[in-house]
Amino acid sequence: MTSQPATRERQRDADRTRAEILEVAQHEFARHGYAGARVDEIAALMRTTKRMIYYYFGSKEQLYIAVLEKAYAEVREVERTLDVEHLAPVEAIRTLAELTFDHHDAHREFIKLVAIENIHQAEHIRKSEALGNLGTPVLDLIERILDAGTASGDFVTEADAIDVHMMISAFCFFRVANQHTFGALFGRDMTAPEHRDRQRGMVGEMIVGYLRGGGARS
Amino acid sequence: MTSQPATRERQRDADRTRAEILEVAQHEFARHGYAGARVDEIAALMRTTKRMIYYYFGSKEQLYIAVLEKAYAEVREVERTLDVEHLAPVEAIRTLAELTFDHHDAHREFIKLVAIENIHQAEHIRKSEALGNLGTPVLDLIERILDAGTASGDFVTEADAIDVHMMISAFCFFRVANQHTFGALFGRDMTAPEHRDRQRGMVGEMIVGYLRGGGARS
DNA sequence: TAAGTAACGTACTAGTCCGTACATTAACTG
DNA sequence: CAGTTAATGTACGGACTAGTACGTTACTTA
Repeated sequence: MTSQPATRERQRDADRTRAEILEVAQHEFARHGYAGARVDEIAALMRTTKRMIYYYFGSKEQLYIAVLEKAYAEVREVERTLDVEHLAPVEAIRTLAELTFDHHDAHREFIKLVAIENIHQAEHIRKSEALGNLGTPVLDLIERILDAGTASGDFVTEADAIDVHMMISAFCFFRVANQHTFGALFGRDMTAPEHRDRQRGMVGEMIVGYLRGGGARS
Repeated sequence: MTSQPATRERQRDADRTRAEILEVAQHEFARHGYAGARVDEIAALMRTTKRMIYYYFGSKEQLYIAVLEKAYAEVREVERTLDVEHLAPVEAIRTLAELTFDHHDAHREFIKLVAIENIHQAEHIRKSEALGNLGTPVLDLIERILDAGTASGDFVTEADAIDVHMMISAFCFFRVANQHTFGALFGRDMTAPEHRDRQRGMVGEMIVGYLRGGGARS
């Protein structure tokens, strides 16, 4: 009943408002897709109004792009802090795979946003100046691990860094992104701890098995 | 300018109309997602009217479910005709992986529908009587191949059929489903023939390398 | 061939949703 | 402290969109 101290009543804070809009918008877009997301619903879930969305972001589409940019920026930040190069090549790539697994497991909304963006043929990413053709730090890291592994003789398969990145990402992405159809069809909840732990081991074994050449023909 | 023979002018054909609606609807849903798809647009792309969509399917949602059911039915039909059990276990699983690859490569719209359905937490699949908890024929096939491989000593890794299915599907699904964001970020068109052919080989080597135990720790 | 029904077309409605015009208030600045 | 600007709130409009009421035409069958 008693009101807050006068200074905290309806205090103005552009950064905070902007940040809150982005956060709520990320939830809404991830939950309902771009077309399914409702600007009014985003507004309703905030302590401010729809007017502010347009004040700070201009349109639903620009808000969505801003959400994408923020989400990708966070991922890049994580990738930049990866530190596996002190390990031997085999352990390095296995650890990278497992950390990628953990990261995907922990960032479901980012994965949904990427899936949504792909449904729209990445048209919004292409519209974003911040996101176009930027690549990602892991690629260099993978490149170096592959070189080291080839030099040491641990890796037999000649592999391309982008391919390896895709192989790891595919596994980690799929089990989160497709958990619902998979669950509905096979009755297995892939997010359950026992499956998660086993699958975490699988990524590593898969990628190392591939690079060691265990699957080579004849 | 001259009109068709009288018998062909505005002939009635319930099956044909129904089928055409489903086909056009699949395009529209795959292209724009569930919420983004427009019933009016589907109608505009047909030689009949919106009224027919409601006449045959009742609602946008039921139409979408019907599209899903048809798409899944086609996939099951392909899976049912798979014939790799005359091969030795290693070649059998490799061939299965490569055929899965080809199938995903050839059925982009199905993949998009699955991605869309996952964004909506598979709520429509769960509503469908035809799709709930049906599993899929490949699982039994994989099961038998794994058993044969373990018995023959070709496979060392103890693997679960669903996990193996996921590993293969993840790779095949991802490179199609995420081609747009991947392309935008890395500037690589994964659907280009040279990449496709190399990646087709990768699935096989990956899965065989994993099952042979080439990635086992220490 | 007459009657009945399945298939199809037109025109409209009720509601939703993005975006904005206009008013207001808090904070800063000289 | 007066003036200015940045930040916020309210109320509304115009376009779009799923769904329907109502009417019509082709085909079947007795």
